[in-house]
Amino acid sequence: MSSLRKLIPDYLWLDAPGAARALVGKVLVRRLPDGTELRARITQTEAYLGEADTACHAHHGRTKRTEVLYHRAGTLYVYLCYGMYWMLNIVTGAEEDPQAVLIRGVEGAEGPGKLTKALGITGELNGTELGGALSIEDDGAKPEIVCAPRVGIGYASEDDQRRLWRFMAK
DNA sequence: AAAGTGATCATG
DNA sequence: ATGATCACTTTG
Repeated sequence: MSSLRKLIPDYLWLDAPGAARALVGKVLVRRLPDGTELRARITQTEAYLGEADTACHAHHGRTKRTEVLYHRAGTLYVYLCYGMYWMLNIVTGAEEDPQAVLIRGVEGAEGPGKLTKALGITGELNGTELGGALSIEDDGAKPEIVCAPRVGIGYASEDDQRRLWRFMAK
């Protein structure tokens, strides 16, 4: 068992909806440059499933921005939205298949822009992998999960807008 | 309801 | 080079 396996949980190789469901209830561990650790349990996630998903940034193919989505599961995809808010995603699924899970909320910071601010996550982490500045811990919590449509994807096809790919702790 | 904010990508 | 478009949040 390589050390990589400890850092990158098996469920991240699932397709994004399965990985997104598994990530709810896990604990995000942020190690700051000065060594301090911040912890927060994930409460809400969303799945973005490859080039066929019109809501996924990789829908228009590989570009400089979407490049990291094609990398290995466990890679971080962090980008700036609306000029102000960093969005944290974790790449999932098979390598070369551009899928990711958006972390939409953690306990104490509900909202994708708020949690990155609370945990000090910026574009510097884009393209890095779990196990460094950011890790995932499983403390055994098994929250009850509810599904809902994804948020903020009015540009996607109606079919894709309807998919229940948002997962949250009840 | 609408502003605030800047990278990114498709145009030309 | 310019312009549209944002996986949002806060304020009124």
